[in-house]
Amino acid sequence: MNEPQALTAFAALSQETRLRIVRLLVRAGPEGLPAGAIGAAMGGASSSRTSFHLSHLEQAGLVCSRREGRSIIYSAALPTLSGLIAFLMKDCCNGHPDVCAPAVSALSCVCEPESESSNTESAKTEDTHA
Amino acid sequence: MNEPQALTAFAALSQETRLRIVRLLVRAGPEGLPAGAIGAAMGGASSSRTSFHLSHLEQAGLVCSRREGRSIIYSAALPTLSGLIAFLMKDCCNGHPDVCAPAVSALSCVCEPESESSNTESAKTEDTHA
DNA sequence: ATGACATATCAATAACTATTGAGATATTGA
DNA sequence: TCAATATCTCAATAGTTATTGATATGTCAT
Repeated sequence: MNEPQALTAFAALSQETRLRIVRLLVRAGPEGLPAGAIGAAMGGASSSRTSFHLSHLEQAGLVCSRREGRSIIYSAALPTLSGLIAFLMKDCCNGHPDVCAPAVSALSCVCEPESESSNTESAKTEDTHA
Repeated sequence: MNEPQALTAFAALSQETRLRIVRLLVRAGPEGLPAGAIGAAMGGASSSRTSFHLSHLEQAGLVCSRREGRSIIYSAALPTLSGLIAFLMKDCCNGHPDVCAPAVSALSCVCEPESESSNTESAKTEDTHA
């Protein structure tokens, strides 16, 4: 992730419909959703509007698309999202981990909706997907 | 963090000068930097331009300011940054941690430029700063 | 109080972005 | 091939945002 990529990504996320689409796809998981379903979830947005925002998100590298029959399926690009975050927070303490550790540890909640054991080692660190 | 706050924050981060300011302040740590130094670091931006972007960032909750003599010192608001990230990535797996664990674990690098022990428990979880 | 310094505010202009509606492209089944 | 479905592209318009230069506010030392 470099600066122009990050700027494009943040611009993409700064629009209500697009932010909702990304969050919808993050929750939808790797299987993704067809464009039509996404537009329907956005309060029945027109096809041109949905397409405009989806292609904006794809150009920003925040979502991936694949054709499946007559539908085009979109899914969240998690590596871009984590790359974006890393770009923003890199060197947040510059040698003083105690300064930003609380901020960083607050992020571990994103993958555990309602867990009780706060063990961050709950998964093997294998890159099993894109 | 709610949706309007996130939209404002992402909009703030989608502008080159503002993104650079935030990253500069993230690296500068809690002590922060005076507005003049920030403008100078932005290639000698005019005071009105620097002020415009700084107040934009402050309204978005991404930076904090305090007066110190005749200078106004700005610093990064780490809790807002982590809140923003959590908002974006919340429920990224929706019950399947193995899906997003690689993405989440990629974020632990932000606080450890070149450490060898990957122990995330290296600090007491006390909120000792803003 | 005065002059110097640091930063914020204001008004005008220029540049960018989202929405709409019409039409084009691609896929499937009869 | 034809009709139906799903999505994309295009052009025009309206709304938003950044920059500039001038001016105002607040702070400090003399």
